[in-house]
Amino acid sequence: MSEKTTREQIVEAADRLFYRQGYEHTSFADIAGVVKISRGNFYYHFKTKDEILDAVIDARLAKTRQMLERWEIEGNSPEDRIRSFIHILVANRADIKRYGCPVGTLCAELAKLNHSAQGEAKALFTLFRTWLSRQFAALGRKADADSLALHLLARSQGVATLANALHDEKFIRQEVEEMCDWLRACAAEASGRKKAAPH
Amino acid sequence: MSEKTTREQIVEAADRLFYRQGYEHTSFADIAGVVKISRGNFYYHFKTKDEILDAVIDARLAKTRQMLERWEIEGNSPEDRIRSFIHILVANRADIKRYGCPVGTLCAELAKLNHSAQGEAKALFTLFRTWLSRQFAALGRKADADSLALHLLARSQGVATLANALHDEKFIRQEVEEMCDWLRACAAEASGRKKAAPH
DNA sequence: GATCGATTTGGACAAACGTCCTAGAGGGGC
DNA sequence: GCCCCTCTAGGACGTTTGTCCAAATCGATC
Repeated sequence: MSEKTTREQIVEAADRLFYRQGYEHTSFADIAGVVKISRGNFYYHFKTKDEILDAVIDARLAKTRQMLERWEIEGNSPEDRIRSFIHILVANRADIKRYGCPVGTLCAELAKLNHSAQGEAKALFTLFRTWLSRQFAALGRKADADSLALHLLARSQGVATLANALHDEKFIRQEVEEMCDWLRACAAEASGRKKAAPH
Repeated sequence: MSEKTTREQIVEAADRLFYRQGYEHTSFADIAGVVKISRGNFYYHFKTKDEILDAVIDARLAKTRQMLERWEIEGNSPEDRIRSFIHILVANRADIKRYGCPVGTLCAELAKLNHSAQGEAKALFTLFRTWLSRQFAALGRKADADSLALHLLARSQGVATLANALHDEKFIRQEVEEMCDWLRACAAEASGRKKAAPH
């Protein structure tokens, strides 16, 4: 245990706390309490709270990139890969019910704070967007790939927001099923087009 | 001008500020600055900040009820009424782009704060949910009316969250169009069922 | 064991926060 | 003129916040 550097521990604890309590509502004291260091020690590793936020977002970006690469390798077809994305809603349903989507709620909070890190947070969405877009293109929907990606992203966000607000896990399953149906229809339509208009 | 009571002015200013800056990030001083009263005067009208939040949510509930009643009267068909709901996304697109959905972002923030007013905020969603559910039932989709209502709510939330995060208004129009298509298909399916299995 | 850089500590600091109290202004009824 | 009630002003309070600093500790190197 605790082979990690103090800096890594701080970022890790901040990541979790920012997700559960929000960025503004999390204080240095909160993080220090988890990592078990003195409050003054922060200044050595991070000059400001914003720097911690930057580090947290960077960590999330890296983690997300890893996850997308894994899906890229593990998925046998574009449809399978997109399904991997849809299913994180189910896999994380307990957390989503309690704290919402980590990406969506962070972006929403930073927008209200008019925070300078909005752009970096937005990049988290962009990561998913371009990845999904590529998958839809590979699925045979090159023309509207980006629209489909955004559509799926929006639906996921909606499901997370509502599951969180209504404290309802069952709703997630229900909507995920519908999204999978929609994905199948997407793929079917694509292969249909290919038959109708080859070359 | 300024025929409103101080209390009403406070609630009104707080409502706007909570929406734009978030609840926690809005201070008594902020509200006092807008209403132009002394900070100490708050204590006469509201004992705590939570009381202001309650008043703001109550005001939003009343306003929402009014709006739903208006739609009920103005809309000629259930489909028209549901379309009214979908179109608030377009009507408020500028605010949504900057601050997100007033209901969704409030619920998300209160969830992170683990605030006691989560239930009241959730009631805002429930208002829309039951109203939409009733409309879908009137449309001939009695069996899955609540599911359809939740689905539409979720999609609206997703559109708002993404439009806010990506600072993209055009995306709203695009998704609204798709939602209207979906609504038409819903209505068509309902009338189709009626034909196929009357009585 | 002395030296030096890296790391950690505990506390100082001003500012901002929500809360609370006292004094008094304003206006209608006696 | 006086009283009473509603409303407001201004500031005190204790806490918490992010930031910052000086001193102490640790560990490797010579």
